[in-house]
Amino acid sequence: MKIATFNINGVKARFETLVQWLQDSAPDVALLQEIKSVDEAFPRDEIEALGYQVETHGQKSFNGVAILSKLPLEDVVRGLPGDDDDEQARWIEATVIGKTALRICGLYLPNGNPAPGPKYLYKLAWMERLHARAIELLAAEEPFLMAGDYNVIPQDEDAATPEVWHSDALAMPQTRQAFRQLLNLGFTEAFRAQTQGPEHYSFWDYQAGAWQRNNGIRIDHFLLSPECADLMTKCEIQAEMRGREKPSDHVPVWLELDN
DNA sequence: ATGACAATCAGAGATTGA
Repeated sequence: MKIATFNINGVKARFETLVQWLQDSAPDVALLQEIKSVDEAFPRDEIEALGYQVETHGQKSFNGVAILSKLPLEDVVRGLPGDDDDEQARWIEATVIGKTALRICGLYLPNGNPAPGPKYLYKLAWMERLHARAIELLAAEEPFLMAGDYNVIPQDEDAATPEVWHSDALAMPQTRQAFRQLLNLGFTEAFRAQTQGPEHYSFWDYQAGAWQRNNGIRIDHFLLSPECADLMTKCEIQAEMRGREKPSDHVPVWLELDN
């Protein structure tokens, strides 16, 4: 099974790119972030016509996540549990019904800048809720994964210019600590389980020729439960997408499971 | 020190992103 996570930076602006990518790369499951669309405005019919079940959790203008799947999806949960007052659409869960059931969570973790400040506090609080939800899901001791735009640069090697990010919400010590605390529950960070070393990025800013200079950061991740990690055969970043026409500033990250 | 770039909503320019 081929699963991809992709922050598309607006489904309206990225529609042609998205359709082309689905046709070319044919993920079995695609987790999308920043659809920037309400559910009613998502191009559901067009995506369904490509053979996908479509489950969205959208909002107006910002954020918004979706799961597209060629296999049936069940038990969809919209919104990260733990705060009924949180109106930002950043979390969606579903169970993919294949040979064996796989619980999949798509997430768009808050950016948190400027830090310190209320937006950073929201990021840290969101990560605490993510930690709590992860404990609940791990308790099932079944294959499950959480993937998406974490807005976390885990280590200095995950940025082309690490010193620039040390006081940024994506890489501050508290951010990295919260991410480690998540990993320490028993997750495998799929990409680093397969590939070491610098110059592996999933985001390049639109500004200042960041792509041409390969001035990127790696912030889109797959976290796998132990039972899911056992099934992993491959994890790769589809960097070439950043060089296409009308690219998102993020590129897809792929996970292949032997399931 | 600032802006560079893109998307959204709205219908100009502010806001958000990372």
